[in-house]
Amino acid sequence: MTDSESGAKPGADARSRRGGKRERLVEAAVQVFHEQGVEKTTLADIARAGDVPLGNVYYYFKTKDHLVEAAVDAHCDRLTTLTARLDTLPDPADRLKTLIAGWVEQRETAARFGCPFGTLATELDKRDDGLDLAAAKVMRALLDWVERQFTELGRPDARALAVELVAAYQGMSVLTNTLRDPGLMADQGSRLQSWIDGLARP
Amino acid sequence: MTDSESGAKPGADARSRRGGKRERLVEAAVQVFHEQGVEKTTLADIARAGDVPLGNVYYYFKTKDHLVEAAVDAHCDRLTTLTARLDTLPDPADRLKTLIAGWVEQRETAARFGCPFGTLATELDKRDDGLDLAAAKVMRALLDWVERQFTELGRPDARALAVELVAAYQGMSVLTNTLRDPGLMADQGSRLQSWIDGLARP
Amino acid sequence: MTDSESGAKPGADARSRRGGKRERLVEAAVQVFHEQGVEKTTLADIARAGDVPLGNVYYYFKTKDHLVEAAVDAHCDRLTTLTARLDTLPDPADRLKTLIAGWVEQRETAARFGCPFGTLATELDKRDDGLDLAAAKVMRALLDWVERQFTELGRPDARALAVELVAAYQGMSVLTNTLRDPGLMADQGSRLQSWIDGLARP
Amino acid sequence: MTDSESGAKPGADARSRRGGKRERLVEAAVQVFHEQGVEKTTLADIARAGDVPLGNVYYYFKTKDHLVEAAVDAHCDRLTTLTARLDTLPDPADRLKTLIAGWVEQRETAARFGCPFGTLATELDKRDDGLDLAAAKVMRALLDWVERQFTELGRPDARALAVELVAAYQGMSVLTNTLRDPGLMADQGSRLQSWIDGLARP
DNA sequence: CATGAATGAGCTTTCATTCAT
DNA sequence: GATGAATGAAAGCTCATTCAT
Repeated sequence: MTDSESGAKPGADARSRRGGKRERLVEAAVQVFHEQGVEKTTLADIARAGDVPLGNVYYYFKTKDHLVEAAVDAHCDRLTTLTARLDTLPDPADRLKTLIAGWVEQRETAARFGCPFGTLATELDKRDDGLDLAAAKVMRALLDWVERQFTELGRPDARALAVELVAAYQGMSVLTNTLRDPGLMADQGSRLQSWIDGLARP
Repeated sequence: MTDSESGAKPGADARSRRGGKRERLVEAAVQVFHEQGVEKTTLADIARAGDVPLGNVYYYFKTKDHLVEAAVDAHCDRLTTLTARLDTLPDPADRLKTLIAGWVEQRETAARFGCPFGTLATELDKRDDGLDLAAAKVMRALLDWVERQFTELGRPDARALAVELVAAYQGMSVLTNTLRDPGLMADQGSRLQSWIDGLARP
Repeated sequence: MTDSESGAKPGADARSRRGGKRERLVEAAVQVFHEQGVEKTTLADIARAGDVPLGNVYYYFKTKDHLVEAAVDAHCDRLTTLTARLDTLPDPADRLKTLIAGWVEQRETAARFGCPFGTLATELDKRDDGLDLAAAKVMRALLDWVERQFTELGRPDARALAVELVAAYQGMSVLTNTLRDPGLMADQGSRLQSWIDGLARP
Repeated sequence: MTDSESGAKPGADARSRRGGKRERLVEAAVQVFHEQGVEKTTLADIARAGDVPLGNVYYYFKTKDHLVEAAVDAHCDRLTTLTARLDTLPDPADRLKTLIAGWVEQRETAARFGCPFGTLATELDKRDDGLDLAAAKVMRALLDWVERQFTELGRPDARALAVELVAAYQGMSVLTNTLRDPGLMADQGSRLQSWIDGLARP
């Protein structure tokens, strides 16, 4: 749904060429990687989830790692789409609180599988082959955007606050996931929103 | 360092009976799992790291999962040892700050491989076979101990504070790891210690 | 010989598509299981006998047990083919005597490896996993067909006679095999044929 | 129970030296081989069943095959004991009918695991290493004894009748086992006893 | 472009057998 | 003699990747 808006824009046919198999594969990869982890996921799993014949996968992705890379890129795109939408809000504090609200909304999924991107990054960080850097890029993009909001709020310690917020989210995702308790994420989400309020109107 | 003290105590030979192969295997498993992740690690990797012939591993652990379980138990033991040592400090606030100091000390390792237990838990959480529950038990043990410290500090919201602290640690571990930046953990560690101070002497 | 007739019919290419590897594997499995027993037979043995790369076996059969099942099914098919051919004979007594003649013909093989199906069933019967039931199905199919012949001969005790005949065959197969004496099967075959004659024209 | 009588005889201590571990192992082997088959049975299985430490097995049996041989010998001893007891009966026909009665008595076991010796022989017959010959020896001993009874009954075709009887038993064991139907063995047992009667008093 | 089939390297696991004490 | 531990060869199975059509 998030990506369906692009249907109106020019260039969409380039993205959907070949029946959108590539897109289906990437979407499938993102989801299956989230649910099973990269290592436990076979290309056959992804092919099945994307309803693409196994042999055909290699037409779009030369290796499994290329699919992983594409999944990371997809997370990057999702983030870009999300922040673009948040940027339409006039108040930086509102943007941040809406960001948090989105996290809380997905607490059930987080309780079962963790943060879609955080767990992927954690898995890729064991590596040393460039895929870890790709993950870093996305994480930095998120930090940068959050930092910008704090800057707009007039905070000189914007970067530190950004780190604090994103770390809090990643951390509560880990706890929510490990304890299988979505309520934990709701509680911490509320706390973070109050914290934003406190920072915005001192 | 942690284990080397036992060399002076009697009873160490019980731990090292028959060359302590079991212990060596568990230690090796903990380390290699941390560095490579569970899925990417082969039993041959662990056997090599523990200097035990591959075929012999199965004398001690019937399956790979049993080794994973043993690794989780080892994390549990480490935690118990750590909190026992911290409990010798008179002031709960000092205990918590020393706990944080320990985390910060390991920031180089965290930058490269993440939190030894957090990344393991994150990987096991993709499962649904009991190993995820074992991880939860350890995480809860940490939360319980931290909660107790806040309770001793007279905080009625001790549980929420415990969750906040542990989540902050897990989150900053993820960021430190993904960004490969140990400084991040040092900064956040200082922040958390000040935060403890603020809570202890209001 | 049995299958070579299909060469003349259309539709044979469906059976032999892609070199008929699956068929070759099943045939190989039936034979090697007969000669070595299921447990002593490795998948590599079957792959070699069927001239199929070991790794490729798993494209056709997910586990060794699936191959065993396919072998049992093949025995079922063989039985169906055999009885269909016998059914073209007008006299039930002739059908039974021809059946027996077929057994006697294979006495050399029986002396070396026992009854191809009986020894398989005996091995599977140690199990409790459904493969034993598959064997029972085939045995019952044979009993049913024999019973039908006795019924056509007007015998009210057709089932008991069927059991007697099939048991006699299985038993003489065991003795022939254990004593490595094909003559034993020839003698008992003659006896059974006379016995049929005595039942048919009293 | 069958073997316990030997306790009164001299020479029993030779048999029970070393705490009877050897005997326990052989007994265990006979039973476990019967229930699981030779190939599926590990030495650890037998050691456990005989309550003997695994490492100790090799003091009594140099290889697994030696244990198999001992199991075959045990079957031979059982047969000798059994026929000796039957020989105390005055009438050869009674001896044979009592033999059959014994088979029928064990029909529940036969339904689950087949004839204890027949299934063992069938498995060993796939081999070509001397163990198959050992099995043949036992089978021949049974045939010889049965033949002697028919000879005593004045039958000139005693050998053929012996083969017929033993084959009938082996065959009905296979069917009883495969169909998991003990009733089948009871029925066929009755038939054989009537058959004996018919042969004895013509 | 598409795809079922093929391939081989590598992994987990089992087990008969041996060894040190 | 007795025994827990050790060992290595081999088995079953998985899967990323390639190929022929």
